[in-house]
Amino acid sequence: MVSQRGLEVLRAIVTDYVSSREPVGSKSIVDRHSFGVSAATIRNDMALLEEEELIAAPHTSSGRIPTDKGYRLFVDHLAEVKQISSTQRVAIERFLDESGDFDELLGRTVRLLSQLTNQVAIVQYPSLGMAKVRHVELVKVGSRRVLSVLITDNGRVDQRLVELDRELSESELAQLGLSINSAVAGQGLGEVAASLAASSRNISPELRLAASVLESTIGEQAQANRQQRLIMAGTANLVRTGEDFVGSIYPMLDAIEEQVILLKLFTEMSGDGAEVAVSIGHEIGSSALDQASLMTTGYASAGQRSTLGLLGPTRMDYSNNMAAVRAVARYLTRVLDAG
Amino acid sequence: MVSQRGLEVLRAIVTDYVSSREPVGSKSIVDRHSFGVSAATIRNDMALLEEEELIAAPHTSSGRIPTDKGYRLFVDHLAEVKQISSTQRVAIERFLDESGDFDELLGRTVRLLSQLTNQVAIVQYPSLGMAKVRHVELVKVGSRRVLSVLITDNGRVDQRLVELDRELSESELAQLGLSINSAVAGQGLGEVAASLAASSRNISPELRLAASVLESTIGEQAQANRQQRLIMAGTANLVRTGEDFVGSIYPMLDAIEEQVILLKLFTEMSGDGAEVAVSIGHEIGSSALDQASLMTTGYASAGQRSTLGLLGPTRMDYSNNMAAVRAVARYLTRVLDAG
DNA sequence: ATTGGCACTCAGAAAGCGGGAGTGCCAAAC
DNA sequence: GTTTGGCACTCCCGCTTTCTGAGTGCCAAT
Repeated sequence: MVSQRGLEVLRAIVTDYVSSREPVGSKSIVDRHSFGVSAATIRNDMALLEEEELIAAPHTSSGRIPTDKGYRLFVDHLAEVKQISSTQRVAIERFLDESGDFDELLGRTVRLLSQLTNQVAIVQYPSLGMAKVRHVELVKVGSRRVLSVLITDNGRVDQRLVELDRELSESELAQLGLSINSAVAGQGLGEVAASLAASSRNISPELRLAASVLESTIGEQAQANRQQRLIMAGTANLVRTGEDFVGSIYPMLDAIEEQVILLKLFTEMSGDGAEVAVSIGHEIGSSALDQASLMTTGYASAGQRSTLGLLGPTRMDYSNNMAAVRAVARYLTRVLDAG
Repeated sequence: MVSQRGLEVLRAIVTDYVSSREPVGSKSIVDRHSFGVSAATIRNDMALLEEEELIAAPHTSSGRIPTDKGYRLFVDHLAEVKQISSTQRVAIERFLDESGDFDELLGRTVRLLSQLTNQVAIVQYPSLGMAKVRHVELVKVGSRRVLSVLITDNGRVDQRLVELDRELSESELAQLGLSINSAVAGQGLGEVAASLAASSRNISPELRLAASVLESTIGEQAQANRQQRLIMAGTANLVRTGEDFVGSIYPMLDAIEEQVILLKLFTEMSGDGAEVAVSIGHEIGSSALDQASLMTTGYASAGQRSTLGLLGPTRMDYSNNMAAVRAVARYLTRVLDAG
C-alpha cells in the first residue's frame, strides 16, 4: 500500500515534472521539497509507486514520470484547488468590457481561454434544445435565392440559403413569410415540421412549390442540432507544447481538425453539470489522443446548458487549467445567462 | 541580362525546389529536365540568375533556392495556369451537396480550401456594406437581458446581447420592437442611428431608459464592420510544412492567431477584384510573415464583395494553390451570390 | 523503517570522420 | 561567343565513437 508520504512524493513528482518537462529523480525531490528524509528513502517510496503503476521510468535508471493513473490520482486527491491569478483576472476583466455580436463573444471567449492556459480551447455552441420558434424572416438575396433566418425564443439564430424553382416577388415573399410565421411562431422546434405541413394547405397554387421548399428548409433548421458545432482556438499551442508528445503530433492535429472525436466526447461529458471533468490520456478512449487530456465543464446561455473546455498534453498544469476553465465558464454564464 | 533559357532554368529550379524541398543543383536539373545542354552551361545560367538575385545559395557550394524575387518572377511570368484536378473537383462537388447554416457554409468552405491546398485557409466574413435594415427582432433571454437580432436585406445577421436597467414585460418589449422596426426598417445602415434618435421622442417615459440602451446597441450593430472578421482553418498545416521555415515558426503562429496583421492585409488586398493576388515573403511587409506567401482573391455574397485566400510558406505550389483559390472563390460566389 | 555506500545503466552531448553533391574556374571544342 | 569536360575545392550531413552525469537498485549498517 502507498503510504501518506508516498502520496506526497507523487504530488512532488507531478508538479516537478509538469514544470520541468524532465523525468524527476529522488535526488531532485529532496532538493526541491523539504521531506525530512534522505534520497534513498524517497527511492523506496518511488519503488512502491512504480509497483502501483502510478509512475514509470522512461528508460532504465532514469527519473520517473507520472502515468495516466498517477495523473488521475493527482487530479482527484492531490491537486490543490487554485484561484485564478490576478493577471488572469485582469485579462478576463478587460475582455468583459468589449461589446460585440454573439458569435464574436464566443470566439473571444475561446481565444481568452486558450491564452490563459496555453492549451487548445474549445467551446460548444449552445444547442437549440427545447426552444420555441420566435420569428422567421425571409430575405431575398438573389433572383431565385432566399435566406431563411430562424430565431428562437432563447436567442439562437440559424440562417440558411434556399434555392427556389422560380423568382418570387417581394410581396409574394412577404405573404409567404406571414403565413409561415403564423404557423410556426411559438411552436416547439420539434413541432415545426408538422405545423408547416398543416398550414400549407391554404397556400395558393402558384406559391405551392416554392413554399414546400422553404418549409422543408425551415423544418431542417428547426431540427438542426447546433450542439454539433465547436469553436476552437489555440491549435498552435499544441505545437508549442509539441515536445511533450512522443512520436508525431500529426494524428492529434488531424483528430482535432476532424472534430468528430471531440464532438462525441463533448456531448458525452456534458452531463456532469457545474464541476470540471477531466479525462486523462487513455481514458479518452481515442488512440490519437492518448497522450492528451481533455478538461470540460458546463456553462449556461439563456437557460441552455452547453460545454466548454480545453485539450492539452497529459503533462499539463491541471490546477491552473481547472481554475481557468471554471472561471471562464462562470464568467460566460454570467454574461449569457439570466442576470 | 537573363536569357530565355535562363528563365526556363529558373522555372525548373522553382518547381524542383517546391517538390523536393531541397536546394537544386545544376546536375539534377539536366537529369530531370531535357535542356539540350550540359550541367556546366546550366551553371553559367545559374550564375547569371544569382547576379540578378533571383536565386541564392544557402551555403557556399550547395544547390540554389529561389529568392522572393525569383518566386515573384515565377508567379508573374512562368507559372502555368493550371486547372484544378479531378480529385479536387470531386471534393468540391461533394462539399456542394451538403446543406446548413450560413456560418457553417463559410466554415466548411475554409476547411475545404485548407484541405485542397494543405495550407492555412482564410475567409473574410462578408461586410454589411451598403445594406439596408430588413428587420430587428428583440428576444428576451433573461430577466434583464435582451438579444437584439438585426437582419439586413442582403442577408447578414448580427446578434448582440443588451443589458437593461430593469425588466421589461413581453408586451413592453413587443411595443418597443414595433416602434424600433418602424423607425429603421428600410434605412441604410448609416442612417439607423439618426432615425432611432428621431423616433425615440414618442416613447413613453417608463421605457425611455431601456429604449435608449437598446437604440445605442442597434446603432452599434448597424455600424459594426463585419469585414473585421476572419474565419480560418488548417493552422496545423503550417506546422506540417514547418520544416520549410528557418528558425522558429512561433512568431508566425502568433501573428496568425492575433489576426491583426491578416485583417490589415486582407482589407488592403481586397480591391483587386476577380484575379488571384499573391504577396511573397518580404512583400507582405511583416517580419513575422517574412517566409510566408499570402494569396487572395475576391468572392461575392448577395452582391457584397469580400475576400478569401490562403497563407503558406513561400515555398509553396503556386500553380496548384492559385487554381484552388480561384475555383473555391468562384464556387462560393455561385452558391452565395445571385444565381 | 531509514540511511550511506557502491557498482551499474543508459540517454544525450561533444567530437571525430568520411562521403557526396555541388561549385567555380579554365582551357579546349564547337 | 557559347558550350563543354575536367578538376580541385568546399562544406553540409549523417555516421560512429566517446564521455559524462544523473539516476537506479541493492545491501549491510544504523
